[in-house]
Amino acid sequence: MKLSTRGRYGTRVLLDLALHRDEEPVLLKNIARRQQISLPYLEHLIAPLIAGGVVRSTRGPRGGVSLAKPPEEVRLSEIIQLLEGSIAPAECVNNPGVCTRSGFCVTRDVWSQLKEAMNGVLESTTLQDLVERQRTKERPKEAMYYI
Amino acid sequence: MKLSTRGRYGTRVLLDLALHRDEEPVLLKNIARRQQISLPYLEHLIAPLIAGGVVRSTRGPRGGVSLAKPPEEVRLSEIIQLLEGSIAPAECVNNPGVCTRSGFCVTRDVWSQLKEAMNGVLESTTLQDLVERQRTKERPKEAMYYI
DNA sequence: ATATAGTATACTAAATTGGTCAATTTAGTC
DNA sequence: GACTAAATTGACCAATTTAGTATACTATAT
Repeated sequence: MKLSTRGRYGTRVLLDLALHRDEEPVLLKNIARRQQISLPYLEHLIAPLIAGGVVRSTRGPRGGVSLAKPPEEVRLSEIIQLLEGSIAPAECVNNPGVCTRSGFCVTRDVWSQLKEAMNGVLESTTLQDLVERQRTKERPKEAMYYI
Repeated sequence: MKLSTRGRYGTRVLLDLALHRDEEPVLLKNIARRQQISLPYLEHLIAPLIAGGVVRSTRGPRGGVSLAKPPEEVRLSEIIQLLEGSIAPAECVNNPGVCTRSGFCVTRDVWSQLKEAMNGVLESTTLQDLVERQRTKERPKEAMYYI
């Protein structure tokens, strides 16, 4: 039940973008450096995000990539769907036809519940939520004084 | 985010065992036939379940495998743990040391939430729950008359 | 004894993952 | 209009994991 690097790196890439909206368009090179992802691999990760309408790109000198919509409107479910495909733990959850047992299989119901449980988390979290959590973490000392 | 066949088949194998407690010990051959899993592969799946104390085996003529405890005491979380290892979507969730970012990474927090969401489902479901759901599904017509 | 049934180990083919590299296209600048 | 910066695309590749198969071995009831 692991996410691949695509989903994990991709989410970090979009968070990086959301944190650097002031310097848009952002160079892939800079994202690669900050997120410790190789530039050629990052180029692969960004493609489906552009195709999916989450990221906009500008070519040529002074080009780079930008968020295509405000961070409050980008849900993690959308990112994971674009980079990993469906989150369903088994193929039969989305596509009952792949298994003759689907009609009466109770384990399939469990895999379906797992999908819904994960979906609840990913639907309810946006890039803006991550940005706010990140900013809170970056000021650990001040935050302490308020307690 | 897919489960492998190990977790999926293994859960079905244990449900099959729970449904056939009256004929224990159950022949691996019969489980393989009913669950449409090849016998040699089933032998691979059963080993960690025996080692983990969920299944007991009896060798020799009239041997077979049995549930080592009552179905109400076998949680799906235990089965998945034995067959797939940790359900955490990223290694860093269980083992922060694998990534230098763990201390301040908010995406790691999300993967952690995902793990907890899945764990909630798997901890709260036992083999006995599956047995009951299965028996309900097998009597679809009678069930309808009660509505 | 011997047949039955699980156990252990070794091997393999195919798919997935996690990349690299080179060529191409686009667009701003001099 | 030439030059250059930057993203885009597609081909390729090595390592790992998955999903098995095959074979030899061990334990036990009769």
